[in-house]
Amino acid sequence: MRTKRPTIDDVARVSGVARVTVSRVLNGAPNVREEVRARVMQAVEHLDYKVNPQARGLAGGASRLLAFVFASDPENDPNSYYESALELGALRGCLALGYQVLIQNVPNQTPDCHQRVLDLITTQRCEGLILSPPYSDDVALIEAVLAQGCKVVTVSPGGAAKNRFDGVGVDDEAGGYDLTRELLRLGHRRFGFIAGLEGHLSADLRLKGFQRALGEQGLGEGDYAVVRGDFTFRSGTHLAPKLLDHPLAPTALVCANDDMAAGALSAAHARGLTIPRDLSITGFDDAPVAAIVWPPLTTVHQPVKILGQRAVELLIARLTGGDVASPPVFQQFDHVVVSRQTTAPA
Amino acid sequence: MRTKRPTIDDVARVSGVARVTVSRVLNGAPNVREEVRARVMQAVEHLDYKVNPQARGLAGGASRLLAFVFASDPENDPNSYYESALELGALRGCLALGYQVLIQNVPNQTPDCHQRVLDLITTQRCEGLILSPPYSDDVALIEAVLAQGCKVVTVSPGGAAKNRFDGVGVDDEAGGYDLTRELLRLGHRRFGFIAGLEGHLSADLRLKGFQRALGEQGLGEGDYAVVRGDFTFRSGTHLAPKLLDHPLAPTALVCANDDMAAGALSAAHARGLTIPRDLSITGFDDAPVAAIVWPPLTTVHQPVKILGQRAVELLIARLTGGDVASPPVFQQFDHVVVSRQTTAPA
DNA sequence: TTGCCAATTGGAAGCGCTTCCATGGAAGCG
DNA sequence: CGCTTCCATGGAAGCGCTTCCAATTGGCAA
Repeated sequence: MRTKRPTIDDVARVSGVARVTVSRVLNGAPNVREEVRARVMQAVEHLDYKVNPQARGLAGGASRLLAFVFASDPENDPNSYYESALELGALRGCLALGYQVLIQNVPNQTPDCHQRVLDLITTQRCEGLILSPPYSDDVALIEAVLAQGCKVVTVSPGGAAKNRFDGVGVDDEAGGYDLTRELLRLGHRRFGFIAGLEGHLSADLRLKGFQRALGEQGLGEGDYAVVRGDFTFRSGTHLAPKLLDHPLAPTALVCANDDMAAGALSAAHARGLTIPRDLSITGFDDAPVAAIVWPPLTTVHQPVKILGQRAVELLIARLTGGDVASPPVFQQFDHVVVSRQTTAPA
Repeated sequence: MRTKRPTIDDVARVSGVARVTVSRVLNGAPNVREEVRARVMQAVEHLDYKVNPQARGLAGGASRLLAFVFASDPENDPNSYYESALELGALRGCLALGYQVLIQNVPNQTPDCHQRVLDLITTQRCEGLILSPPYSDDVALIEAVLAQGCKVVTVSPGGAAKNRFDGVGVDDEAGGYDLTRELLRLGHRRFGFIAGLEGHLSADLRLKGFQRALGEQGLGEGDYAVVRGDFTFRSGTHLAPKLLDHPLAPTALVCANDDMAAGALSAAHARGLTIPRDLSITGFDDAPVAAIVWPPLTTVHQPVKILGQRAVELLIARLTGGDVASPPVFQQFDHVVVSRQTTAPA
């Protein structure tokens, strides 16, 4: 059975100091003699003492608990690379810093989703939230969270939130632009675009970048068709045919993420098209699936795992640093266009 | 800023009862008049009171915290469907039951991995652990955890652990058997088998089932070749050529999971083979990738998300139920052979 | 020497909850 | 009617920690 764990008082007794002093040592507080500090640490070692996070949280109000909030529908989407990778990064970021992160799946579009996020603060006593799209663009939600005294870092915000709150991400607009330039260079002039879900503003920036690149070549509304998917493989398979049947007869399909591009690829296969000879297809994210499909997908790489890790680090810095009111920081990472084998001259 | 949350004493004052009575109501204890219970609940509602889990944990020793332990190397494997799906199921299972689950990535093969798992109990005060392979087969670890008074549910144990501890999973041996029967029915007589990592006993059971099916047809050691991968797409791409170059010249490649099968498929494409005309390939798990690759993969479906959810439910039942010493339960779910388009007559 | 300040340490209070034990009243029984 | 038993409730203690404030020391300027 569980034997009783040593407490801070045991450590105090063994090392011959007061409980407060042990607490100071444990929390790295100043004004403790080096000799005493060493003695306490030795006792900690010897007793295999671990602080009780519950007690610490109760006394100090610091739960050292973060939450990573993502929106996938738990029924349909058991494996979005984007969220898994963010999560893994966040987990890794926490490891070294003594924080824990609660993974929270809060389906979007439900009337109580704001409340469920806010409940994380009151119910679980989370001190900081990492919000992935589309929550990272939900200014009202973010302000409500901040009003509770809980810190926030957004991942891939696309709209107003990008300038107003701490965040991490890549330049999605530039990513879309760079990728499209490549397609234009290959001679494509008629495009289909499979956009992402409404409200995912960073994904819409990819479309914006696409449009800017076209505009520079004198192409406009009449030269491309847009449909909206939900980031899943399935939606790619459904939507690609619509684009291919469009009177425009696009020679390239640009997709807001890799899963939909993989779906489009599959739909193209099913029609007997040879990729990239008959049609170019591009994705975004550089998820594992991009390398798995045949032929491997041309896409835009973004360092998703790093994003998750950096988000945690930023959050903890806000929590522990004294700079409570310093201006928000959006940390931007580089993207890279990865040309694989789904793109060829028109 | 964060306004002070109401405490149990506030609720007690508003509802005109003692603090203990509120505690009883909150915990569903017996011996409270219905009228009083209603009055307390009304005060809770009115004040928007939420129990402070830190305080509850400190006082009662119940953290209501579980941990889901998985082994992937965080550097290489950002997106194993199997673990993501288990996790999602576990998250969902917790939602309704008022528990929280900490996701813990503990790389296997490191000397301190046992200690890191045990630290979850002492450091985080987890009351129960969900162990996925290969930890679910690590009898020494499981016994050490149980010795600390922490409950365990294993996911897909394959060896001795299956009979000795609570667990969930499918009959992997039968899955391998059923799938192989199908291949034999199609006339295949020479096989390559891409097995999983050492120590993942449930994956080895798939090989056992494969061997049993062969044995029934009078086939044996001379009729198949086995290589070991690490469950990744990449390992499938590396290992498939070895099997294809084997003097046996197998007509079917059986893989211990879908990712490796997808890798094998990709390697086969790269050789110019037409699947399934020139070679049959099968996977296991029915991960999304099985439907994404071209042609879609014949595989064995197992309800991974349900496994995760059920694991949590079993764990919480152990934790809250009085049947502390009742015999271990292995809950087995049905598998289904899903015949898609990577299998054809030899 | 005296006074003052910084550095170091400890005592005490209390975070918000549960558990143990005591209390008073209603109900059951011979 | 006096006894035990059960139910409903409350008082008090205390879980293990941090924070506030007081006490003690030594160093250094006046």
